[in-house]
Amino acid sequence: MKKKNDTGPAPATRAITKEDVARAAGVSHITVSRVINTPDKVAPDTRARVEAFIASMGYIPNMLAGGLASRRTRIVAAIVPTIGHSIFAETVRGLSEPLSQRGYQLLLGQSNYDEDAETALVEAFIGRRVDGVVLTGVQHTARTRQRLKAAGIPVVETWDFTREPIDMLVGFDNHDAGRAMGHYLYRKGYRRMAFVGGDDPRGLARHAGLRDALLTHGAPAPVYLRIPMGSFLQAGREAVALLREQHPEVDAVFFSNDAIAAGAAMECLRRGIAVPGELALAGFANLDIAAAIMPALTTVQISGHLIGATTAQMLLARFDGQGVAQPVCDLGYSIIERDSA
Amino acid sequence: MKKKNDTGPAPATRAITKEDVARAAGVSHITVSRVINTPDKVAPDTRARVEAFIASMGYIPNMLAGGLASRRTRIVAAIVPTIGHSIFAETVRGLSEPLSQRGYQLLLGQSNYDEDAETALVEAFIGRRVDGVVLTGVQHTARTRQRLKAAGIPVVETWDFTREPIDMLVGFDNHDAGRAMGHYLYRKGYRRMAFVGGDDPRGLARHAGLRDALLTHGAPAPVYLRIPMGSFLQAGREAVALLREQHPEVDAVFFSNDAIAAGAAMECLRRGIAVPGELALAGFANLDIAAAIMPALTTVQISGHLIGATTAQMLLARFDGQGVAQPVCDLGYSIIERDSA
DNA sequence: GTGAAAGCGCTAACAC
DNA sequence: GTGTTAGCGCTTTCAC
Repeated sequence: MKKKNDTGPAPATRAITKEDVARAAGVSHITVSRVINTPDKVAPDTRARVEAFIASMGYIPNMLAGGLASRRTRIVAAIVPTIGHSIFAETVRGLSEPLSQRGYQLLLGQSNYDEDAETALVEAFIGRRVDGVVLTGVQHTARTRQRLKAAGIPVVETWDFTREPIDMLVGFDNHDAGRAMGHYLYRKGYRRMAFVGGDDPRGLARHAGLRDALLTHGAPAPVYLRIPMGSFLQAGREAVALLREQHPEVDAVFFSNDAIAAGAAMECLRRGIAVPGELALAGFANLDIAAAIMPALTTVQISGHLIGATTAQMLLARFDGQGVAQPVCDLGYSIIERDSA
Repeated sequence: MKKKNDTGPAPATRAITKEDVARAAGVSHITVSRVINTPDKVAPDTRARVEAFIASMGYIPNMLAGGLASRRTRIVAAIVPTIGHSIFAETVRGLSEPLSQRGYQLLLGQSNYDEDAETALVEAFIGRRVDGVVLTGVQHTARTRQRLKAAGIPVVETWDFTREPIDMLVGFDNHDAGRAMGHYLYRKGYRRMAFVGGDDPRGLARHAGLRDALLTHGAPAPVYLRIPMGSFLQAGREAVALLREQHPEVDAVFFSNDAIAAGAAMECLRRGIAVPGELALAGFANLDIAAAIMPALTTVQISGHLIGATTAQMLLARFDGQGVAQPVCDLGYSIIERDSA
């Protein structure tokens, strides 16, 4: 059955329009439009008849034309540093569900932790006249901010905190969270710490927070081990190797996320390094793996899913023309103590 | 700085149009259009002048209007069972990158393993006149197939195999892959096997393949343990508990994916169950965690990323009006032998 | 409750 | 190389 040199499905005969349905039902196209958009403004019997034709003719309204005329596309665009991370995936899910339930679709973009790539995506999305834009983080190019403001689209920044968002914000303070973990580890008796993470703004903030906490206590600043933003598990394993070799004095490590920490835990197991006895491990985000792995990971709890869900609610409220009481929503964080530190 | 009862950014003064730019540059709007779409058909100096105005005025073309007129939206829609799984996330990434490089954007939908939800998404996407649709799996409602065919849009089914795709296909045979693992485990000496997975069509096919292989050898059919499609790690841990209790005779388990298998491996470690000595574990998909965990997981290698990338290439070829030589692409699979089975 | 007219901002086809 | 004309399919506003 394999077709050779296929050129595609039959070139669809012109798609059915409101006009076609209207003609068949003996009404004007505007009535068809009303049946779809404001059914209660149409007489029950006309409505039933039109609906029957819509179904039987398989009519699907052209939202492109609708969007052009109404200036509302019912599309929300989201930009994440990378698809394919449990971390942001949960946020995307939390965003997608309430949105799709209300007839909105999600246009997804990936910035690869690159601000210029983000700007390009923002421009593309504005060109598509999306109804709202969701950004990861609070650090963006001047051009991104300016384009977004000029477009006048609702914007939600996520996963971080600032007092001066572009528009709305749903997140938590990464610096504070890092500091809290620093205090926790210090209280637990650890003195020579390391931080392992990428150099994205939020990871950097967590590191700075940890450092602040340690300096407050008069402890030495943490060793900073920068890893590439790729395979986190692998990076965690390599981090342990490197740390043992170059910084054997380190007694506790704070990882920028649980995936890296989990990789490290696996490597410790492999090498017979006692956790937390010889080396304490702390993660971030409270991903599934943090609780499942052995030893269970002490980590910073935040809710990626809730960030997405809250963002969706704010956006939806805006779309409905309601004011958003709290345009800046700090979801906070908390430390979950488990076995690894 | 927190604003109370915010009603949003300033209502943008009417967006700039091609007409505005054209007036400023002293040309007609069609010339502006050419500068953007077919720059080489415009005289170098007019072009430079127009480009300068585009930049200085911050003009962003309205792709909604463009799409309506040209009947090409440069949007590809993809439906995955769930966002937030390393498994499909890689496919989405593989899809997104080449597409976005060519100016296409990705509209993402989540079916939650529900065929009717998939149909609803397909209809919404057709309404948005997307240029292409990517589906997960080959099992769809009659209505999905019919809508898609009527729309005449390029469609790619993924992650499974059939000789009669809706249009194009990029995947592998789940049944064959399951059978291959069955033969492998049998050769390794295991006789009382179990399969742990959800009841999605692809998982079911892997199970059926395993079963076929075992029956061929005259071995007993595998115990089938159905788990919910949620937290895979957790499900894997529970599966081990349940298996030890209710099916202590089982000596090898084939999991529908590596995340479940990894959860099981963690639980074995916790309980002191020797892997593979007491219980052998085999996964599916060769996710990062399969190689990182201890013991390293024997698994079936397939490439989620390649599925996405290949799909993008096929779609792009179609968009360019080229025929696709091989509308059905079987990417195959292979067994990776590691330590767990 | 229903319809007619006017556009939304752009591209395709054809002129010059 | 550049401009003109005619839609793309829908919603909005205003009549009836």
